[in-house]
Amino acid sequence: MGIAERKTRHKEELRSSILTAAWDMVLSEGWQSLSIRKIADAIEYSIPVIYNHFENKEAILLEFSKEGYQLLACKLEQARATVPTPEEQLKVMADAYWDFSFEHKEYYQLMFGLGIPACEMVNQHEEIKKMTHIMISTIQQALEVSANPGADFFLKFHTYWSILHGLVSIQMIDKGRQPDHKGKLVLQDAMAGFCKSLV
Amino acid sequence: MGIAERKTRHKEELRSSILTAAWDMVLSEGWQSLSIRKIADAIEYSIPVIYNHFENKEAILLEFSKEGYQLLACKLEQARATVPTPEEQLKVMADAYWDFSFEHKEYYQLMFGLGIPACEMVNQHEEIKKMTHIMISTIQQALEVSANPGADFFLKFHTYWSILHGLVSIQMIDKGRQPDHKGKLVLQDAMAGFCKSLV
DNA sequence: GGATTTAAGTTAACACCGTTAACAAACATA
DNA sequence: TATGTTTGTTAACGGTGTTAACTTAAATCC
Repeated sequence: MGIAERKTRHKEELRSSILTAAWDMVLSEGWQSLSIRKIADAIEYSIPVIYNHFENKEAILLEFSKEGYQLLACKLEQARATVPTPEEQLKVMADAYWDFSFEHKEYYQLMFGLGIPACEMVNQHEEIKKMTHIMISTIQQALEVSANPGADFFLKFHTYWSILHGLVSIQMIDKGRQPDHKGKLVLQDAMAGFCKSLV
Repeated sequence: MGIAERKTRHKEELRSSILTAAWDMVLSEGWQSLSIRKIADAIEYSIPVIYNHFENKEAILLEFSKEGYQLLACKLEQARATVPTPEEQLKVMADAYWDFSFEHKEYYQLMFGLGIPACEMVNQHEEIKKMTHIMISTIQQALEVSANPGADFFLKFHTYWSILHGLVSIQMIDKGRQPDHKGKLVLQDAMAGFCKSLV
């Protein structure tokens, strides 16, 4: 009785073909021009089929948003694993955050672009909690090995993330698409300053 | 011969009524639901009239974006005028930036929301240059009175703005609409750290 | 194996959207 | 008063997200 299996497999294939078709369109034409109709056209099915897999267009965006947070969390963890001390980890994670933003600009826009619906429900993501947890725990470790075990590490995390996000965003707004070669130096400088303020 | 005057006056009234109608809609329903048709309905004219005053919808958004930068520049200058030293000025300007962002969230979303067309042409704005000039000149003065006259003040400005923008954005993404009461403390803490790094 | 129920997929429509060409009416000028 | 210009309208084009109603295909049951 492999019938049910075949059906669910087909359904999953259809779902993922929707996502890959949508992602291709985003990469080639940006978020603005992503449309249900074009997706339906690309996967060679009629429009309402898409609504069997996603409640609405926003749900598709939300799916990509989750993917983005997952990928970012992955990159951060990979970076952290390359160096032993929390302070060094904060630095390489900052580099990884920067690289992610410009290598996956489309994800970044969706995840952090104000006004795009996906950021409204960011607090319900499990994915974003996983990502922030990586930052938070590293900060916590950094504070524990320093002389400040009682410091509010959540506030420190907030600052850490904010500096990162601010540098990346302003770079994107200011310089457009291409990251300035000085940008990463500024980032590393700012990170060094932050780490100094931790101890 | 006040005929021409009456005409241009009427035209300006129409233009500003378009903008105020649009702004009312943005305040009550957000950027997403702003539409040319609703504006036309609100000002009780037919749709094409709007295209006599603005080339397209994007031009209207750009207009608001300019307004936003002008208002922000104004707030920054007002704040700067309240204290004498550049270091103090950087602090009160940071507070003003924070306050502006949450008091005029709609402006902020339009000005700095990634993916919204207005941020694409941000470099052509005269208004944004005026705003950044206020920050840059204050940083420059701060560096001149310190022992670092040769430091690259443009990079320092970049860091200053980035920290500000990052703290505000993460606050908006993280906490949603209402600014956390701890947020401003984090901001002031980060600003203190930045100022320390200047000297 | 044939009838019946269930799932999958399609057509066609609704209600919007930005934009523009073609036209009508009001008006200032000659 | 006739002419030309400005001002505003109607109506359409092509696009969007979404959904109700229908058809067709498949799986189950007797």
